[in-house]
Amino acid sequence: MPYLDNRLMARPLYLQVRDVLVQRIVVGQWKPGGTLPNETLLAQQLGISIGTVRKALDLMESERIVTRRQGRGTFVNDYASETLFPFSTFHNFEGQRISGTKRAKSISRVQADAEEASRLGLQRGEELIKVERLREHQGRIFMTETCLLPARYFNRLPDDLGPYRLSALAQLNGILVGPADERVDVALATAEDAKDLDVADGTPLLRLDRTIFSDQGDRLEWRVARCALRHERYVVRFV
Amino acid sequence: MPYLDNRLMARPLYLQVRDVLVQRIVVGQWKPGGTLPNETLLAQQLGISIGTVRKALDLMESERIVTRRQGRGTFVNDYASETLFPFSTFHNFEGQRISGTKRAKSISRVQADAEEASRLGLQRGEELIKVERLREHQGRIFMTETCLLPARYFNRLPDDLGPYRLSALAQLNGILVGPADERVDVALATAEDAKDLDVADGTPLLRLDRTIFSDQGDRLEWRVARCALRHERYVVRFV
DNA sequence: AAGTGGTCTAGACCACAGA
DNA sequence: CTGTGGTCTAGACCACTTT
Repeated sequence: MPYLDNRLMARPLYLQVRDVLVQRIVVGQWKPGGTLPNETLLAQQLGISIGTVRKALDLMESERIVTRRQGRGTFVNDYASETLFPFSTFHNFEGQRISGTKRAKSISRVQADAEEASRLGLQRGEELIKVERLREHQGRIFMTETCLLPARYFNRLPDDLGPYRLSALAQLNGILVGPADERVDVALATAEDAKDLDVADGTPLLRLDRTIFSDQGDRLEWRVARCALRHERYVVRFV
Repeated sequence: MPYLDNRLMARPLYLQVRDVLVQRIVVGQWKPGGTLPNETLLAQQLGISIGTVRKALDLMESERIVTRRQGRGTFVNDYASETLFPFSTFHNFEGQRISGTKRAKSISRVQADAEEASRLGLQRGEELIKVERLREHQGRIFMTETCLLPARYFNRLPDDLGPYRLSALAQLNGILVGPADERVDVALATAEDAKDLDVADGTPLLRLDRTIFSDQGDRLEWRVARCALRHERYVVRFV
């Protein structure tokens, strides 16, 4: 039995099963958008009960790794497609979530300074990918953002990094995106912000300072965004 | 069988069980902080399998209605105690959630104007309880808030409404708090804000415009807060 | 009709907490 | 030692989707 440890005191079986299945997705055995084998087959292959497989799959669905549909099957979520909005908080006035279209202003590689290293949990001087970009909605730019990603995690890059989504980029590199936290406060527009966002210099903007973690707890991205909300709303939903 | 409908095509049994158990909590058969009967007993009393009871209780735990502890029992969450922070987004710089201490500035009863009625889904002129209060942390006031509650839902009021928490107030009135949403943007300090928060007139503040719903979808509270963050951070956590 | 995930059952055994 | 929730099993049957 190469995978599972059924001894007493071991980590619960369904968690081990979850890890095995996630690993198979990460290495590409089951691809984004594709289907997993059905529950009965998985249970037979793993030599365990179907109820335990279900518990692992339920967990994976709650982690937004797969989607299960009665009568159809269990599908690997595809974060490159536009249907999933993992960390989007922007809504239009009708209450629908929006992502906006992203456009790169600059893409470069830099060495982490003290603050950047600290925020990303790296050594000073480590290589970072720096993406500055603008986000627009209904034809107007409402947000500027500066994204920093540790280069070590992202060896495979898409042709155009500008509009890319972190969750898709992670999926491309066999990384599972975990939680994120975002600090929200007010900042005054710099001259550059003012130009990009078409507001007066010194206008108070909503500043979003976000860190995204992997499922292992590694910090994958530090992003600072500044927003001049026009047709958009920043909405937090508590459940 | 007064409670459960076991026919084909019926609503799933575990959801019916959830509703029955929630109802018993709401009417006070099991009180906040108290324990529910154990799983085996519940299953016997309801004439169903223990697995179905577990599924209902798992759901209720994810809804933050009960807390389950291995070896001890299943407990009704007590929202009047200070251990639960249902909708708190404020953190100190060490990353711990804080609630701050609340102090009432004024408590009154008003008739809903057009906007208030619209935001709370009521008829214009309906009676509202209006609470204006201040929140402080580390000895400094960092937030002013104006809360509006439809009087119809809150017949029972505690002695001192000022520092009360909505979730506790709802529990007192047999209402189950559901989701909430909060719009975040920037507003400039009015003269009154400036005085309360000890900032200059016109200082840009973080404005939090929150609506809290019941589990039935009724709107229980509309609150608008203005924050001058000093030792506090507004943090949104995505999971 | 065949195949999928969803519900429900009945029971065994384990880990944890408290008397 | 007893009682609690947590895990795991084996199987039946249901509802939904596609062939």
